[in-house]
Amino acid sequence: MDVPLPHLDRPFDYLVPEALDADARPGVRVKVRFAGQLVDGWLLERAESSEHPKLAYLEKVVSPVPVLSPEVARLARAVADRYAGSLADVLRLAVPPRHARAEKAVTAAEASPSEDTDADADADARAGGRAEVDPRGWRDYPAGPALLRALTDGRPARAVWSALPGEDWAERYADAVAATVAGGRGAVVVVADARDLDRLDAALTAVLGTGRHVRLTAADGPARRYRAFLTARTGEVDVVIGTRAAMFAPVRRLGLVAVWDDGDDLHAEPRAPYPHARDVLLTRAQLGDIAALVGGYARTAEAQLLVETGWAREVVADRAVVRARTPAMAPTGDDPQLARDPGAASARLPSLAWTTARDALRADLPVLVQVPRRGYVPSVACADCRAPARCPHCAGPLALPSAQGTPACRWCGRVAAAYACPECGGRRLRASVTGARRTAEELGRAFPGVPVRTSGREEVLASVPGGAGLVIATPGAEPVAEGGYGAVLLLDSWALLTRADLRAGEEALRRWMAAAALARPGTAGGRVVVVADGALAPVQALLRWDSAWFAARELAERRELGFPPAVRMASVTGAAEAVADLLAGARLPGDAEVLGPVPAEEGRERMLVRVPRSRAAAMAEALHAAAGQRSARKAADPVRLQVDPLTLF
DNA sequence: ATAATAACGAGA
DNA sequence: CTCGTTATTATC
Repeated sequence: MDVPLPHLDRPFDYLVPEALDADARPGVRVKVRFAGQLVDGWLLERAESSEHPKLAYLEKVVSPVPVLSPEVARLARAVADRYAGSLADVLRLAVPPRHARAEKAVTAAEASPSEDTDADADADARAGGRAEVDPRGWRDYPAGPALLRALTDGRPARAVWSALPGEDWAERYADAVAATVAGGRGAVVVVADARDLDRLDAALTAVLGTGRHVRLTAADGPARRYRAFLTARTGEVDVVIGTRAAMFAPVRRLGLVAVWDDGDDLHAEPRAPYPHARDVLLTRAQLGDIAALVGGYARTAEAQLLVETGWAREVVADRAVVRARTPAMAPTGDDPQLARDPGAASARLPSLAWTTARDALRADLPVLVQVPRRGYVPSVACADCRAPARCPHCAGPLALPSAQGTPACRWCGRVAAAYACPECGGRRLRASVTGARRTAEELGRAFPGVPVRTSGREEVLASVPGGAGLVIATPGAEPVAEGGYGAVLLLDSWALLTRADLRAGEEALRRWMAAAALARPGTAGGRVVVVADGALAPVQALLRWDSAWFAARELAERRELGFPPAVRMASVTGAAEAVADLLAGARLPGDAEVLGPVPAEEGRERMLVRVPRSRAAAMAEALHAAAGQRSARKAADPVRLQVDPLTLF
């Protein structure tokens, strides 16, 4: 029943009229009369009899296409249960809105040929016609070739992959998909954004050719999205790639689910019940004896947990290989040479960053500069004369960690406690924004005659040519450089590390590694400069290219503090009375802790519920039931339930 | 929204 | 004790 009320989150029985008997198959959308009005619903299964005394008739079958596959129906129920949500909410995410014209086009084209290709694929698989797939770059990882063999053999291997710097991850994912397809099974691959999707698409086309896979992403618009969904549902293709909209894609004989860069917060669905692509895919793997691949340059604490519990095996390169591939890395913070280096002063860059960039440009190599996202952390200016506030020490831009915080330098991290404006002597500061464009101008002036490109929110570059040039990019928008960058400067460490967030360190490392991975290896002249204190753990992990070490450290710390993923948490957000009401009615497991309240946006408050992982299901059930009680008595003010919320504070 | 069902209180 | 009215609750 497609109603969002938690207390109606269960199946209802209806009689099927003679006329609808043929079309009323499991998985079709239907309309039924419910409480006097017509509502949308899903036909989950046909049954001979019902417990219910007086049944109404099914009103209508919206379309005879059974868009909800049994596998996805089961998955959706499991996801709803995990996230304390309703099946209807999950199905809204899992099955895109119907587009009649797209449906007509696909079903017409589909009329006969699909059955043949299925038969062929099955025959291939049965005949043992499983062409071994060349492991190519997977040979750099000792467990890599075995992973591909497992995929071809149809075994449910589970891997957490830490990609080497410079790795063509899209090509590796294409190999993994090809190995799965060679074994007669299908695959679902989820990436964070359109740029990653384009890259994966190209790599898959190179390996599988055209017509074997389909892109599924909300950005393509309703018609194309529904069309892609149907191509997968009808079995015309058995490989689906996409952004998180693809995590529920129906794929026949699914053999592999994969996610790239699972630390990217775009993988978290912003609509109820807020499922995370990684966890949906892992649930899917768990339910169906399906292989799973979780990969990234950096490893999340969640992925580390999979490794430590033995659920998945890690696929990592030997240290010798890591050393050979890693660019030369150096931290720089304290910088006594700055004042005596006129070039550096003009660019307002720490001198190590400046000389590293200069050397790369002289060697006719491109330089990548990672700067904070515009508006991400506002820098500050004098409240009186509007002159930008500069660090008295290194002339870097100052920024305010919060409205009342002490300003600190974004480049060297020094706190400027007693700031006085050098122009007018003013002591009050106001927030302003220095974005990528401004940084680009400043750097362009420091290196005259060098082409400067920017890649950020408005325009994201996929790649840049190999010669000397400056590329200013915000995190996540770094273009790939032909042949790799000669130098990568990471200037946003202040903005990343001072965030009041559980994942600040992990997120900083993830972004740095994503940028550093685009540099040439040290042996080929690639250098990375991170403007941060080299003693900090995320900086250490970057310098050693060892995110597994950092993830283990992070997970240990979260165990200590009782934070996810070591425990399961849920947040309950809403008006104070509503939150209290819901929690009072929830029969939480005995060992549940209720924390809070913490103030949330405008007049609402937030409580956190914490349980050991073994009680996760019980907690979700209790919260869902309590929400049901509230909705049943039509409690007015809404309460938002979020299991594993992305941010805790 | 609306119909059933339970709960309640007044009058016979 | 019964009937009519009103709160409650389930909704095939």
